[in-house]
Amino acid sequence: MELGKNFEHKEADEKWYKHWNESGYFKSTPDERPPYTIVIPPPNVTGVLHMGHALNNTVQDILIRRAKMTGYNTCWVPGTDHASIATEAKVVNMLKERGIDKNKIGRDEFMKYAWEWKEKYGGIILKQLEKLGCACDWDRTAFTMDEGYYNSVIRVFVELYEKGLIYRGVKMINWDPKAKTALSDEEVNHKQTNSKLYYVRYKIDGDNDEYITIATVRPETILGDTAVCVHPDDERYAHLIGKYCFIPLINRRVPIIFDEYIDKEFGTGALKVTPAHDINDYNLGLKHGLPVVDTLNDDGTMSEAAQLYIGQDRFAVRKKIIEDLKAINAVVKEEDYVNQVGFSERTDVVIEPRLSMQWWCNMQQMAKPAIEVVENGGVEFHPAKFRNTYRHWMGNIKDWCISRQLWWGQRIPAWYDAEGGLYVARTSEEAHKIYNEKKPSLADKNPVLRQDDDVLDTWFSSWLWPMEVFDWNKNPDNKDLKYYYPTNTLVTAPEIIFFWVARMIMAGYEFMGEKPFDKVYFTGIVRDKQGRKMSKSLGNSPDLLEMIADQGADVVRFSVLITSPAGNDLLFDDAQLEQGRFFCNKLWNALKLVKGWEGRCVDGMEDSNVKFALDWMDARLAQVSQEVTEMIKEFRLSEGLKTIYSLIWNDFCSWYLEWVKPGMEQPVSTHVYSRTINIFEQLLQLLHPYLPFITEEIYHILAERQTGDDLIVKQLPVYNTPDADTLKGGLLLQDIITAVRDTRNKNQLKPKDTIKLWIDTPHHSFYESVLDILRRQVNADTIGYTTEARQGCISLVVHTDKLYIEAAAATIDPTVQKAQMEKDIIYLQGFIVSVDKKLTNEKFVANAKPEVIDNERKKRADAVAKIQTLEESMALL
RNA sequence: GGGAGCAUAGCUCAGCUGGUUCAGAGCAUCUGCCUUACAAGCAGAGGGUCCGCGGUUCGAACCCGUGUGCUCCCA
Repeated sequence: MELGKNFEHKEADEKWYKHWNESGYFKSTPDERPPYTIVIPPPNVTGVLHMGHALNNTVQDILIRRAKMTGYNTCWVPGTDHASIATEAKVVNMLKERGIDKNKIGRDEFMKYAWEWKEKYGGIILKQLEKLGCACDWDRTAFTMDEGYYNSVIRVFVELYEKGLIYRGVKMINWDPKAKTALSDEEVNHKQTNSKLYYVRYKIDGDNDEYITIATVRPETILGDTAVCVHPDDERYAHLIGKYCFIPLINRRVPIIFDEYIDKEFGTGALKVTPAHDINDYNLGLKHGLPVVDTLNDDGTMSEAAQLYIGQDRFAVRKKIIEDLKAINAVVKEEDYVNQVGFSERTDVVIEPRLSMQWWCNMQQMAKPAIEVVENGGVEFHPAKFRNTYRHWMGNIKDWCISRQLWWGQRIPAWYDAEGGLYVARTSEEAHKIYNEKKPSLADKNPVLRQDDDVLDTWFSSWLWPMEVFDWNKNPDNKDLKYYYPTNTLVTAPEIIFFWVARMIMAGYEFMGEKPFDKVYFTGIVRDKQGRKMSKSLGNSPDLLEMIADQGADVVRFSVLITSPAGNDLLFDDAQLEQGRFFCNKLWNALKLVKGWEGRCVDGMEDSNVKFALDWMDARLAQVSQEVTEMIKEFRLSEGLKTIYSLIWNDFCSWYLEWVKPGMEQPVSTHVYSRTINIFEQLLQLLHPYLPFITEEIYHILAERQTGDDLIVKQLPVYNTPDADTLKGGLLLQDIITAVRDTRNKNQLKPKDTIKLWIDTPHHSFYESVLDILRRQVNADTIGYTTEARQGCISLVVHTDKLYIEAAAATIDPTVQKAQMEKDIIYLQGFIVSVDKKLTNEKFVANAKPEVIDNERKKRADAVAKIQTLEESMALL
């Protein structure tokens, strides 16, 4: 077969993905093997694949493929999330472009458009995961708004309501005036913002012209003030007990109240109290029985209750009211002020704290087993540092605001009668039934029950993901759920530890009585090379699909992983693509070399001259394979890749292949050839989870394969403990080769100049086994042994063996050699001093472990021997 | 304000239970090579106050304290 100059990723990517998929390798059904299960963190239906997904899904794919090759029945469940608020915003926009107003078409019509939108765009991101090579079981693709899933969410709501954990109530919530919905605390981002602090004076109700001055960054809320509060110990205001003051512009008469909550040092020590628009003010209001004046409409404009600026936006009013206050001389001063302002996670508008009737979920009970299981390691967090974050949040968990004033999502299963009665049930019929039982006298009158207009927070559905993708609600005893749940590993971003991870654990215990997964691996955040988080708004994220099309999925996977130490952020730079591309090229060239031997094989050919190379490579494979197993177990995937990379590039290509390589046009023994193919296959197996496409391609080029003999399902061999002497011999051989080459370089010997090499050593049998390899590697025409110094040669010492290079072309400079040897001796003498310090120290000998002491003695003996050898060589110069 | 983390080669980072796998990798740099699969390569080399200070220890990049600088999370 004629091999191309390069690996052609375009054809290979497509060919192998199709082959794996059609061969059913991605599918999973319960069997006698142990399961290895991952549920995908469902991407948003509005989403496009970005670098974060590339990292996250590559990690999952590596874990799945590795498990596939080590005896597990692997199941990776893909799917998408309906993303209530984000999707609704997209659909509203789409309608707006078509000139359609959401509120005019009504709920049912809107939902039709939303589903249409979801059908059109919802699958795109999953298709993109295929491009990356993800080995997902596509038959199990789930969606959080599917009928069955919808029902499970409704059931969970009703059950929690019946348990008293869900309730309806008026509280201060985070209001997003753009999306016109409440948000949970987790959906609010606090950002440092440059604001102005305005000092405004309120006239005291009394005969004289006295004022009290407050400080505020939100002067528009003055219209909602219902008190001014000062500290009871504040002497400046002590005389105001029992007095009232007037809110400027509207002249509302409000009391001056006293409370220890006030910080005397802040501003003027006098606080305006706006119970409708600040959580602390609200609590103060409750305590002191203050009225609540809600001055905002749901779109962020001023309401009727504000009396002024009605219908104008809060930020426009902030400017205007200051002008108007200045006009009446009520503004004392203004200063620059840096404060934290809440922004909506989704729409990025400034959040308004607002009193609102919402549905709440009490989390405290549910948190208990979830805290416990992470504490005792029943659910492992990797990296473990996230346990602290988790513990802290869970320990202070607040009630969760679960209702959203949106249409796209699971509609809250609560119905109201004309009298304001509330009925929570799975269906309208059931709600009517409850009504009839409660109000039998009214049952005959065909009462109209109106369903709650709001939907549930998206996370109120996705917290059921690990169980509901296996059809928990409808069929709780099904064999899939029993087999795959709890799942093995969740791979996700640290930023959703509260949104999702914590809540999944709680839901798992609440509804299944069992944790949802054994391990959580938090990946890092993908940043650009300046360290900025990659985001759409910054425009610093490369186009991933274009990159895959351009470079191939393997190269992209390589580059996001190679730079991604376990759980740390990674700085992504296009330049890293090069390393991956070069590596694929290296693999391809190794393939070309080995395949080139196929036609030159000779049976029964003498090959004892390279036996050492074969044994050594086997030992290295066994050694590195065990290292990689440990690394993957500990989620050190990046290190695993580096280790395999180095095994292939250095050990296999740079050493092994050079050691067994036949001369030009020379034959190769069939045995060496087949062992080499076998070694190559094992390397491909190790690498496959990282670079699935090129490895599968090369595996099939290396040899004819029967149907079903594919790398993706080929089980990794179990390795014996590698032979320590062989490994040590390999290192010695490499050191000798490197030392000779270095000496050649330093003596201006050209690569083509041949040498004669003389070795003074007691280790003849080792040298015999590597003689031919050594000869070719240092371009020696002969190698001989000697027991004395060779005159006119360049001498060098490797470990404790003396080597002499005889070269016609060399310009030998004994002083250079002597200087080098002297340097080595001085270093070694210093080394011995440091070792002696330890060995003559009684406390060291008494306290250190015996193997440490033995090791020190050995270090010393080696150094002494080496000095002796060096001195002998030097004496002869 | 509360919490977590980071600081090691020019750059990005490994370094696990304190002790030759302890000062490492990749990239970058320098030298020599169009050598038979690979110049997208090969063969070599140089490069470090392990952030500062103090402590524990026979022994510290590693443990403790402290200072400085940076990052993130929560309120």
